[in-house]
Amino acid sequence: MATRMSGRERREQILGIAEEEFAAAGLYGASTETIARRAGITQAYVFRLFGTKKLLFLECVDAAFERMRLAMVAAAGGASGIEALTAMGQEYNDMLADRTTLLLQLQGTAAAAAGDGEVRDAVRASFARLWQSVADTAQLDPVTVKAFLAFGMLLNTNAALDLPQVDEPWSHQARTRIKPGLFTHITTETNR
Amino acid sequence: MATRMSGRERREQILGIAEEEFAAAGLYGASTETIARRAGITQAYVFRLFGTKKLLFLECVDAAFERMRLAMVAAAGGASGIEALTAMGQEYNDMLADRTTLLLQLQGTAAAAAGDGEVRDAVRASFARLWQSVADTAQLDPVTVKAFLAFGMLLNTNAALDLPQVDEPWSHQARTRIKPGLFTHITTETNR
DNA sequence: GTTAGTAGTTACTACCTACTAACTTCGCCG
DNA sequence: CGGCGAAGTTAGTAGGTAGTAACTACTAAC
Repeated sequence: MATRMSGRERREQILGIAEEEFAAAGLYGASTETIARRAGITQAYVFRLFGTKKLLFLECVDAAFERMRLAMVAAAGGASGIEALTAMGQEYNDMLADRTTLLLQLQGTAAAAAGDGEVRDAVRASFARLWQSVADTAQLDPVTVKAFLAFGMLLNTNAALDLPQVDEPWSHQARTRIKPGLFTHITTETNR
Repeated sequence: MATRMSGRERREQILGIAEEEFAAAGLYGASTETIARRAGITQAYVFRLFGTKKLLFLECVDAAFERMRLAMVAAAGGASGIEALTAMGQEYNDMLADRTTLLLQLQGTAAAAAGDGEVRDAVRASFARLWQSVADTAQLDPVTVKAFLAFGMLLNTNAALDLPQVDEPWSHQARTRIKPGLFTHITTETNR
């Protein structure tokens, strides 16, 4: 018989499992039944705690974006400019190991397209926060920030396709890190 | 009473509708019933023509990637180097109007994560073809190609979030075109 | 030891899902 | 006209879905 948990513990446990499920299968692909079974509880109780599948999903996606955002800010550690961007790039690369976080961002974005508005607004807001934080931290021009985030989106794609498992020339190219200093050139060029 | 179509006509009609549905809702979010009803036929006939929902989906995704790939190659029009990349960038931008194509790429990628292998392999292959074509056409170094495609992924995200409808500073930044020449700097820097 | 609140379940509804097999109707060709 | 192949339907199966309401069991406080 399963031991009882406090409400907060249970919530966090379910969130962890739900993140994995949603990351792997998306909003519609994942099932609350599976999440509940993995947590060792009844599906009905999941609804009691989170109200709706969509709300649970949004909470997971939001957490993923927030995790990423905080990791970026923390990596910069008070620095700004190209130095901050370099540190954030390094951090993003380290997060490749955490496929769940990357995939959740992708699944959230994909679900936003299906969007009943509620989902789209929530994901937009999460994305906006991430964008703002990177911009505020780096304090570089918009185009540089855009370039940085564009590479991030490519890494999300890599995670989805599980490119590290593919041993072909193009996949290696997709995975090579670019030198941190490269962003600077875009910056200087655009600012004049 | 609905007019009869030739097999090929019907196939193409269904593919067109299915692309819209899958682009909007993804592999699991879209329903064959809806697709069939929109085409004015029975759902059973969809299965007769395409065998399985997954196969229909993959055919749509593949078509989207292929459309993009051919558009890139055509835009370059025999040119190579930074000139080709500029033309392709222009073309990619023009394709922003075609949300269906962009979203299908995203939905394909998201579905690949759920991947029963079959989906993942197919999407990987489509992505590889696109990557190869851009690389072969531009004939520039890998990092430049990577940068180009990274911006493409960001545009897919923009499409999903429908950023053109958002009137905020960050969303405008996300949508500003970068000057075509900027990629060159990345190139020269990396090649030495 | 009773009460109160919270963790959790049972049992269910109403519906949608992909997918199948067997049947029907149309339109063209000899 | 007759027939034949292709276009399309009817009617179903088997199973999964999110979501709900009403109940139970545990635990901590008084």
